[in-house]
Amino acid sequence: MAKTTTLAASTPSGRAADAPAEPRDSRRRRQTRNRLLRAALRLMADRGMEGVAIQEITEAADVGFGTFYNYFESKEAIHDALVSEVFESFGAALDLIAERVEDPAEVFAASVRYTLQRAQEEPLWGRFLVRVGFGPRVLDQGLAPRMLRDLKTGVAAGRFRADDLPMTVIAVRGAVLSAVDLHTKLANRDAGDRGFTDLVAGDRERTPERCAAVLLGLLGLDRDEAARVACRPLPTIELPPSNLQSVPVG
Amino acid sequence: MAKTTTLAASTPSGRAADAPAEPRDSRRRRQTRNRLLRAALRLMADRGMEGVAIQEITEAADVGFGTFYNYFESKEAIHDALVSEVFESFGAALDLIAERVEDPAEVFAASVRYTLQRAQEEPLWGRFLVRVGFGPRVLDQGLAPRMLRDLKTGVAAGRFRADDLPMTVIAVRGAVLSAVDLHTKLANRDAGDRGFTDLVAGDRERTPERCAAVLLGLLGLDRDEAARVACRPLPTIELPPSNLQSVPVG
DNA sequence: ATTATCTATAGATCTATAGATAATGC
DNA sequence: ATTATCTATAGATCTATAGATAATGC
Repeated sequence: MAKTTTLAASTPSGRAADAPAEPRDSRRRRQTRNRLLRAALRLMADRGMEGVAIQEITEAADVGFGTFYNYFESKEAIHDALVSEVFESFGAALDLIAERVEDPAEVFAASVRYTLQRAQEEPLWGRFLVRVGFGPRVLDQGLAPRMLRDLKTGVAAGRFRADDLPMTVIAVRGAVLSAVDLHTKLANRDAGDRGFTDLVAGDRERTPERCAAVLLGLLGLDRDEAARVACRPLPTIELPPSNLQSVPVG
Repeated sequence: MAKTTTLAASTPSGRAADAPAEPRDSRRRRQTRNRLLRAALRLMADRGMEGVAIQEITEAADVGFGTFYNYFESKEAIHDALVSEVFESFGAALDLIAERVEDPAEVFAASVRYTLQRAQEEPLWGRFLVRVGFGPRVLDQGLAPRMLRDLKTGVAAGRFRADDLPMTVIAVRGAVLSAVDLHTKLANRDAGDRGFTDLVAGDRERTPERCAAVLLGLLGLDRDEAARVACRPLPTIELPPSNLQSVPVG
């Protein structure tokens, strides 16, 4: 009986016309999930997974406590989901850069600069990245393989000189994380860590380019060339909106 | 009245003869504190400060629960104490190296190699170092200022070429932490992170020297010179025994 | 006598679930 | 009718302390 009514009433008029016709209900569901993810990011970026209670997350998300378990099995589960979201959108961005730009050295520089700029625009993203950057599995699943690939391309093209490629990747990974750490601390005007940060803060605006230039030097470019490549205009890349950013109104 | 008795009874006979005359009681006290510190290091290196319960620490230290509060006010307090111990002994080691070695490039290489070797010998020390390496205050209080000083020396001596010294320090700090992370993962034959780690594991024994060589390249030494300096024999340094190592028997 | 240690426990916090309520789709 | 959400709560865990016991120094 129920089946026949469903059949008769399907495809109402005003729906297929314009929007992708996402059922109102599932959109709501997705939004609640994103609220939880964003709240978790905000809290865990500062205090780490262990330092945050599920209760805090639901309160920050302004959602009933039990609702949490409609979306995630545990604190580990939501943390894993965060890691996935962060790495996926990050990886997608770097892939876009690699597509758009010809010169391998410029691809590398743009990737570094993109990372640092984004860390400045979204400090929570940056803090979280630093926090999980040395966690388990990141070497295989994260950005290291991608970077290894990009560096190989550069070496093959005669653009980079690197005697020890794997170790170079390790070094670059750490250097970038270290710069992200510094950058987010500068952005926050963080308590402590004056003295030193003030040294770098000379032209804080330039830290992405400065970092890129230093690392291009590591890859064998000479000083002037490195400085030049690090300042080329960045390609504009269009990312699909992240689940982790505030929802645009409208 | 109390004062006079103290004066009369001081300096008993059998004590000043041989040993440093540490009262048996205070030695015991020191040992208990070290047991707690070592247990905390073991647990917190893996799971971080928040992920460990005081109860676990006292159980691992084989000490009554309440005893904890005779030594530390809170979990934060024992964590802070750990950070101090780690940084102090680390800093002392690097200072010794800087004293013993003439060539600034060699000082730098030896410091990097020492760090990685120690991380391999004491994986807990290494994991903990990685964990706090991007924490608050480390830039001012930690090793960054020392490294900045060493690099300046090298630049002044014409041994290093670095256009952007602060950013170079940031990069080197991250690269070393990244290598320590890799190194401890290799040592543990950690779950996950194969694939990539296997790449580096080619000659895992050499990671300290390989890391030093790559970073000497970053500092402007040419390839052959870097490889040569990174392999010079290390100075032998004698450290005061750490509170964090297992107590030698006898 | 003094001091460190242990055991026991009160109170707080946190997780996971069950059952009630509200919102949506048909 | 179905599904998401909320409130309430039981049980587990954890912290901090109080009071009892053991060990040391004089």
